[in-house]
Amino acid sequence: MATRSQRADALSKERIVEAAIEILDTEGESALTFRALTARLATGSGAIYWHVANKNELLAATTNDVIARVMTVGDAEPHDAIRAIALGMFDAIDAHPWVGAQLSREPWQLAMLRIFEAVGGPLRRLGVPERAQFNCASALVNYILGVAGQNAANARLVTAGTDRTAFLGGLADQWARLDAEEYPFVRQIAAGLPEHDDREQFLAGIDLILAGIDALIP
Amino acid sequence: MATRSQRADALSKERIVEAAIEILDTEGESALTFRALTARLATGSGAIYWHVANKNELLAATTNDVIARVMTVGDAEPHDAIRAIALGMFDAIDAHPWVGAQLSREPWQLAMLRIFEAVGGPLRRLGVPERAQFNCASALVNYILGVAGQNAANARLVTAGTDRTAFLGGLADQWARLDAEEYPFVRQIAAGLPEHDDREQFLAGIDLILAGIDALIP
DNA sequence: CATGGACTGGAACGTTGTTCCAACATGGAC
DNA sequence: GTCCATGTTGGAACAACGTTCCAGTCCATG
Repeated sequence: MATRSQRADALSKERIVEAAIEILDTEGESALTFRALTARLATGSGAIYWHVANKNELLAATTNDVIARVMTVGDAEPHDAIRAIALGMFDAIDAHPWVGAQLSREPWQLAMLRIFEAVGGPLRRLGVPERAQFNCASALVNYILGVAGQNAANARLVTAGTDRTAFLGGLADQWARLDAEEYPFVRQIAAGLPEHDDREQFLAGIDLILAGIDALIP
Repeated sequence: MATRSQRADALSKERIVEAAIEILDTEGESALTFRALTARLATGSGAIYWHVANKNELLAATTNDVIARVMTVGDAEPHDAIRAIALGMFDAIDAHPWVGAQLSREPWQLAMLRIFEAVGGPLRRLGVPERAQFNCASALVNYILGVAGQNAANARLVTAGTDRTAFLGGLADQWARLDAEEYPFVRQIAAGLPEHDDREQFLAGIDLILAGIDALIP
């Protein structure tokens, strides 16, 4: 009943996904084309399409691959467990910015369910009422995905231009020159932009939501 | 010194943006091509490129146009003001799902600054310490953008397939069939999926963050 | 050794964003 | 009234992309 053994040098979905991740990581989202893949794998597009339905499926597979490596649920105290998951996601997306873009493109894939599941356990252990668990998990996941998307977009802009601090400095200048009547808040924020830490700010948001969740516990 | 008067029938960036929004709303993101635009405006691509640098700028302009219409800051009580802004964003993205996708693609455009500004005012009035204002605004904006992105992606899936309830029902079935050991939380959630209200859940998330923010106020 | 299904490589197709340019319109200078 | 410089237009052309198609190659099995 087992499939007959394959060729020794056979291409496989795993090898294709692996090559795709390498291209995405080293050259960015726009560099992942079937032509680049055929070149790297020294094959033709037909061979790739034999293992993978289309580019969407390929991207979903790469995303799932990266997320699965990160989503390990520990048995830490619930708050810390959620922080660990969130930071794991943040770091994964920091290392592979294209994941952020992909997660907001095709939802309800395995990758997103993994995140939901990882967050759901600690929420239960925290004593959140069952009716509210879906809302709380959804808030956390949507916040994480929002940051993920922004980070992905930022990475696109920064690699395209110069280095990060110069980029932030330019942005701050630009904000500071906005109309004082119309954008007072943005101008105030601009001052602190260059030395602001994305990761720290991300965690502050998680803690904000966690504080809100705590208020729900009877 | 003023530019000499233009032709009476002149194309303009406004007319192009308007036509683009019409195409996006009625036929979806994938239908917005320069060829579709030239057909609708009865012109050539060169004429469009005279007014618009490229497709990215066109999309940024359409997004800014839609957001600007929504971002009116009232003088309501701060919590309600933030809820109003958030719901305005939600409804705008519900009506124009492509906006959600665009916001997570090209950040730091005018559209995002408008949202930051709209949220910043109420945060100040709420008495949030200045050091924490950036973090709070960022949490709210990122959450909103996360939901926006997911809604955009969902809209893509639902219009492609059947109606919404059937889609959610199918999704719930799929979730309920997941491995019981690996996905207990997702399976539990699946039961409530068909009758769940996106808008209500979105607002619940906003309230969660607002509750967390309240805890910061001295 | 022959067979047939698993698998491969590459040519080809249709569509996209973008560029380029010859032509047209218009209002001020003469 | 004529003419020209500038602003604007329409469409042909290009390169790159995702995808399809198919003739051919490989190899466990009969």
